[in-house]
Amino acid sequence: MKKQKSELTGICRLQVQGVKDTQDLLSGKWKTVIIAALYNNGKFRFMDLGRHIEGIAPKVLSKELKDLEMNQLVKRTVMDTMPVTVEYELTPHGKSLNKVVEAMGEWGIKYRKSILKK
Amino acid sequence: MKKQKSELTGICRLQVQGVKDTQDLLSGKWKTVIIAALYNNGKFRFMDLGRHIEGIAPKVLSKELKDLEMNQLVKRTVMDTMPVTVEYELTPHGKSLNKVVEAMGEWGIKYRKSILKK
DNA sequence: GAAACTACTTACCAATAGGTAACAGTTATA
DNA sequence: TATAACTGTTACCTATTGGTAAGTAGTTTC
Repeated sequence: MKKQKSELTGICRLQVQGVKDTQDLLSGKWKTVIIAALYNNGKFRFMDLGRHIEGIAPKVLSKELKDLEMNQLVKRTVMDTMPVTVEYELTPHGKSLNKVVEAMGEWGIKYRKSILKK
Repeated sequence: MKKQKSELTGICRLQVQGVKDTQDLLSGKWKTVIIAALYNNGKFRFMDLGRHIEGIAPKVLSKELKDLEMNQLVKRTVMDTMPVTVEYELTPHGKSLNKVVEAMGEWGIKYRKSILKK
């Protein structure tokens, strides 16, 4: 599409850009769900997280966690236990997504209720 | 992954499920951005929306708008003008995503600032 | 010594998302 | 008359996403 004048104010553009940035970081089917699970639980080991999020394959979980770690939203800690366990938790940066998680969670719950009514 | 006991409370599960539901409805690269643009602007004609959202192709915009319309988040109105123009706007249901849009926008703005500092 | 649990990885495959470019049908404008 | 603007559609292609199934490697339990 050709560029042309836009009547939007700078503040609006900023918010739209913000949404886009957030969206890009949380791309894919699972990242927000993983973050929500960690947000609720604090910590999770790999397998527990995988069991908690129904339908996710280890390969996918592993890849998503790596992405989130790369963007410093999730911290990975290898525990000094036998056998080795690994803990995943949100970084402060990841925790700062609380409003996003809460808003999405709340909206989804209401949405589901409104569907069931019909 | 095999199912096993989960120690999470029902409320947590509910929130995670809510996030998942919302995520599924807003899947893809563009839906949240489109909603944010409509949320800020109120109404948009097809081309204006396409021009406002940098990088989106008409085909993709068309498809995303249809998806959103199908889920009753966006309303499409053909105007009685010559040549025909079409207006897109959020439905009340779409507007109820305000907290999600605001949280994502705000977080993205902060995120961008924190990147620039480094 | 075999099975099971930990945390993944690897190979393979299919569906989808998303992009480009061109075109269609209508109407107004120069 | 031809050009441009409106709202899309169509054909085509590629990269990514996400899924299955199996395997790897270390440790512990039966």
